[in-house]
Amino acid sequence: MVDRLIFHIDVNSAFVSWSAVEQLMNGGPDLREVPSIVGGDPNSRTGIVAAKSIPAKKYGIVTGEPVSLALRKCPNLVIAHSNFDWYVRCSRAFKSICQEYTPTMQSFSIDEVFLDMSGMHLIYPDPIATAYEIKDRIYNELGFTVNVGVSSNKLLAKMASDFEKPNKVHTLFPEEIPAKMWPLPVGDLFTCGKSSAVKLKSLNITTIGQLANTPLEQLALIFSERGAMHFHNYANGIDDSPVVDEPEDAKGYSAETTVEDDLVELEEINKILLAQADIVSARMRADGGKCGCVSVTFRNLDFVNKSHQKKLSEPTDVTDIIYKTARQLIKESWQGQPLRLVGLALTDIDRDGFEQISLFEDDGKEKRKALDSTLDSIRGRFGNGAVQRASTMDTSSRVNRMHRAKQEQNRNK
DNA sequence: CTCGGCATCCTAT
DNA sequence: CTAACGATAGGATGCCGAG
Repeated sequence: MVDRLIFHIDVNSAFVSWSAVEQLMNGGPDLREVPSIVGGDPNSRTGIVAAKSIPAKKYGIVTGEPVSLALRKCPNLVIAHSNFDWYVRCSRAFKSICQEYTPTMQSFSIDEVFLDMSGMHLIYPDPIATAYEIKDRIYNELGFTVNVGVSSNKLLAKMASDFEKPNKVHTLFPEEIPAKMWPLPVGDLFTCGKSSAVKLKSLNITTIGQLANTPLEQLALIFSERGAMHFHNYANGIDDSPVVDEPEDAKGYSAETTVEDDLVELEEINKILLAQADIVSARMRADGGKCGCVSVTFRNLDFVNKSHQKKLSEPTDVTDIIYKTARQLIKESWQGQPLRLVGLALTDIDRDGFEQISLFEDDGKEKRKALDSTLDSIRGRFGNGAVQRASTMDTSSRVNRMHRAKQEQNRNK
């Protein structure tokens, strides 16, 4: 196979950058120049850091930590209010510019895309110059910066875009791997999270280079055969996965809710399950799906999760069947321990043929899916209350009302 | 023994 | 003095029981 040319483009501190642009338009200060974050659910004091400015990073503030902890690290921290509609518009505008350069673009999240630039050399003879052009156009037209990673596969391009920030183009071609990637800590390797890093430590492997040069048989001592192969390939920059330009059908739909007041009554849990069944089944129906399996998840006060699932005799998209199944599942598995979280998931998704046909008839389908993944990625960072589709507005506000009622109870204690 | 079902774990944004 | 911790999705893994 001929060498590919892949770009990975990543908006620097996306939510902070986008809020900064918004505030600058209103004559405000530039959030990017001061220690700042965009943080969690504005209605809750217990939010988490969803994005941080580069100055905030210097205080040791990390994405995903509680806002209260970030404030302790930096008392001057500016906490920006989030504007999700604005973020979606920024994301669309960003992707629209990227899409001009190739038909093969994969939206990887709200602020990341992969571009397959293979075979475009007649149009763009100088890939690096093109990368700079995209980056600068985004800045000039939209007012925020991106990093561009350039390589011959998605993994290396993604690793490259994570190098020095902001507003940079980096290459990481295979011959550059020893110099640019191997000195990095293993935890910097995409898909090597905390747990894998700890395992690798037991073999005295702390850098990507050490991982790359460890024999497979040795990795198989701590990983499955598959896992050993995966990490061996990644550390050596091997990745054949294609840039997929069509959003894929969802493989599952889920909702989970963390409550302020511990759940101790089955009736309270069931109320939440009903709201979740409503929301999640509506989303599935909107995609023309039916689920063959329902599962409930719950988390106790020690953060220990349990789940219980059931296959249905036939796939369904009926809220009531899903809710009744969820009730049964929680009844079978919950033994009365106080809970801080309850969730509902629908899996084994069956698509009806209609949706497939409509691929050719309904021009709006892909657009709707693209919007869905954008909305989902916002939910991903901010949680359920962050965005609401019109179709789920009723049930969502019901949950919110319950939530507020509980907070009220707390205050009155 | 193999396969599918199930619960749990891990990783990412 | 200590504390704090969201939502969603996808995939991997290991166990167990049925055939």
